[in-house]
Amino acid sequence: MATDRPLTAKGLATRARIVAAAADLVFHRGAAQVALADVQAAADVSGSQLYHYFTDRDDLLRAVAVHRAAELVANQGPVDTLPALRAWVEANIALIAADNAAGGCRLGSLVPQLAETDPQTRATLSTAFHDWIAHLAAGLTTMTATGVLPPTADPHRLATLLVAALEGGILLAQAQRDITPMRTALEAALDHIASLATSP
Amino acid sequence: MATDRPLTAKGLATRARIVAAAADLVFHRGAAQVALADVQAAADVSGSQLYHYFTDRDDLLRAVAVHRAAELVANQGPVDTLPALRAWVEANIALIAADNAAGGCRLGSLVPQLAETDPQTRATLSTAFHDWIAHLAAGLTTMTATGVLPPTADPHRLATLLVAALEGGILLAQAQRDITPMRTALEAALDHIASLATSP
DNA sequence: ATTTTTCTGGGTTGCTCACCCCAATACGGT
DNA sequence: ACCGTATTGGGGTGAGCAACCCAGAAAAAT
Repeated sequence: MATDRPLTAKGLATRARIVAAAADLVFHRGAAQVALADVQAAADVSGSQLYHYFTDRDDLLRAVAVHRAAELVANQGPVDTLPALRAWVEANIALIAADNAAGGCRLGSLVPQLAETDPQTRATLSTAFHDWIAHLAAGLTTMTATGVLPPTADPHRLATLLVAALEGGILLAQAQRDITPMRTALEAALDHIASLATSP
Repeated sequence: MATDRPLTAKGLATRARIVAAAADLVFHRGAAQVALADVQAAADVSGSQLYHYFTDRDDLLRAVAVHRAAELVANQGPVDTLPALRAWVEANIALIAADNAAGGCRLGSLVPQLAETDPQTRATLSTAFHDWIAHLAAGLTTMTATGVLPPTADPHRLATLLVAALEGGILLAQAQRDITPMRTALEAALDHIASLATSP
């Protein structure tokens, strides 16, 4: 019976260790290839501990999605100038290139793997993407206010293009084990935004 | 022992029925949730028949990837004018919208599910995407030749943007069960291409 | 210091699954 | 019609897995 009470600091640390271990395994192998015994070994916990903190396998995978969404939020910086936007692109490319796109996107690759199985996980992912697009749109809105982009530019439209190009680019890179399609797609998206920019 | 000899027409039909059934189940449930017994039931074959045609589970999933890639090729029409490109976008949106994005992209969603498990399946998917981008790039190249797009336009860059926006858009739509992000991403990509067009 | 609560340890269970065996039937070629 | 090959049928096996049990140790509360 998974615990519903507030956890002590120690319990929180153990739980977090389990989620981090699971997230790492899911990233490297794909969710279907990760047995709970693998997570136990990686986190150095017993089966009882695992079930102390999580109701079942799906509960753990939900926690992985939450973990990845929280990671994304933690790594968000302001993206309210074109140089900041380019830096955002480069940081994402560098992150994926470090593994030669193996494992794909830590957040995005969870969608095809878990969305059809667990509505709660899908909801978590849905919210994460919604918020991510909103965050980028806020930055682009700032750029319309500062005159970098014209008032006719649609920040939400552009932010959606950026996130879609990013996720689609990562998926192509994962298939091809080559960062180039990700870079190409994002550069083309930046081309579009730059073409709308009002100052050189 | 799966058969390596040429199959009779009847054998080919049975094998195709199995692959189609598997592809359908993988699309609706995700690969990890599809047991071989499910495929057997859906294709109305026994376990022996399944192993007569396929070495093992991975062999069958490879065949699913090949099937999906072939489907994509069969559905390709020329995309060498802006109206044809818009029609391509609308057809893809309609296809995904028909299921409210459940199951995601029939081809693209296989990448996060299978690419880390089976190098052969990943190679199949890699080739499929490479060829798809090449096909779109060929159409865009025609547009530079006909003067629709300027000679400075890079067809491969634009084609990569289109496929990435499509796949990323579908992934967002799958998470959110809403076709809007897919449409938004693709429309923004079309905006960019239209902004390069030399004729009104 | 004692009691209560939380966390951890070390297994077991039985179900599901992928895979495989043996045999029968159907089909194609001569 | 007969023979060889291809296809199909009807199971069985055991490994791996998720889930769970019982009990003890550690930590927190009184």
